[in-house]
Amino acid sequence: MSARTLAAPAPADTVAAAGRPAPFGVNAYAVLGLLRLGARSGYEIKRTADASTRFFWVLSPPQIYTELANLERAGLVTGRSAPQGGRRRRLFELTAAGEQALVEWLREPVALSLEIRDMGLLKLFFADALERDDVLAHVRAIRRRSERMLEHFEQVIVPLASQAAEGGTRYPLATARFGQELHEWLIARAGALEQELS
Amino acid sequence: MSARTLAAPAPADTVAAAGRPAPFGVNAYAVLGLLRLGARSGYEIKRTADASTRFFWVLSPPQIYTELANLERAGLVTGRSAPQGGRRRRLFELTAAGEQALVEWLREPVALSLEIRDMGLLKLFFADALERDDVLAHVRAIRRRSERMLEHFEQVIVPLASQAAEGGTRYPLATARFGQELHEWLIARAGALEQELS
DNA sequence: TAGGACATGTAATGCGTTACATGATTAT
DNA sequence: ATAATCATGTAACGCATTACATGTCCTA
Repeated sequence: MSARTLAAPAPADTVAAAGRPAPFGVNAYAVLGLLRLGARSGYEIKRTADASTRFFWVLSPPQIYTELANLERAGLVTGRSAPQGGRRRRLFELTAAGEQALVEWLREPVALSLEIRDMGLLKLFFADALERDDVLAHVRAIRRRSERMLEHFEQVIVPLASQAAEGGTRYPLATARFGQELHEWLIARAGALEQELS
Repeated sequence: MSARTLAAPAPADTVAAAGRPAPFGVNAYAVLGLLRLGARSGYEIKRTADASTRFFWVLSPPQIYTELANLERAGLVTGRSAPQGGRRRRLFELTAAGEQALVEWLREPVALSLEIRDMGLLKLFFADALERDDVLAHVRAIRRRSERMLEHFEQVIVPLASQAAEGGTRYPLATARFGQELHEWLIARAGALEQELS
């Protein structure tokens, strides 16, 4: 197969911004949103994100603290010092402007970026360099990966989101179910591929 | 809802490396694999990637050229100058060591990373801050995004991969079908969510 | 009473993207 | 003959991750 065999005539653009150039990146709004759901310190934001948004939007601590600083400078959040014992700590909350900025961003009908980085599919793509048995083992690994994820969704993510739903915050649960079912689908799809290969 | 409501007791690790520390990142192997499939210059690698791997593994030009330089220094590829007119150009091919490194990496049973960055699900997660109609509009936008992607898969990606399959390179097609059906599932799932909300 | 896990945050580094540059080819 | 697009590549910048630092609480 030559490179041209796989080369597209006109590569399509998946993502394009619209409207005025957003002053903040998506991470800033993720932080705003998590604050709105009740997280107060950078660490609480990290904990909350790890148990929810992390599976479709990664936020690492340095990003969180960077965004908090930016947002504070811009007046979208206010922070106050609230040390515990000798350990410094800062608690933040949304300002009215912050709440408004979040809602505006949520409603903004901008193209929704979707990026997937999947080592499983990448290796599958190159699997012509392998023996059939190695390919099978690999597809099984893809399936097991989603099986582990599904377990985590069922035992941790969905229960926590259910609790939130009882308090009236419903969409974390809708999102968690979406993720859960996605992995159910991935398991089934990988299983089908295993069948084909057998 | 407090932050604790959503916070997990013990955040699970999705990705862990095993075995010796890999001397190259995944991008390097992606470049090796694309060279093996027939791409010769950095630009051809870019073209091929844009029409295939890009939907589950993004590779931008600077990454490609960086990796080519690394791989050449390590002896996994060899490059020769092949200018066209006054325009410089370098053509690369795998060395035996490069072919071997690629196959070893493909067989290596290391944890398969999977990262998703989905603005659609992120906004859905925060949708409690919105009116029902705005949420509906947003879910529709998620569905339409996958509808556009599906169209691209059907009209471009799958046909190109089919051509490659006729030449005996089968797994790009398996991968493309996987991606295609993923978007079919996403369309259905988003549609179901729209129903729920109506 | 010391070792580990929790809580909170930052510095340094490196990976990736945006924007640019330059020559060739095609269209009008 | 000029603009647009294709082809090829690089420099500069910024975002993100890895690794670290520091204090506190629990527990054996």
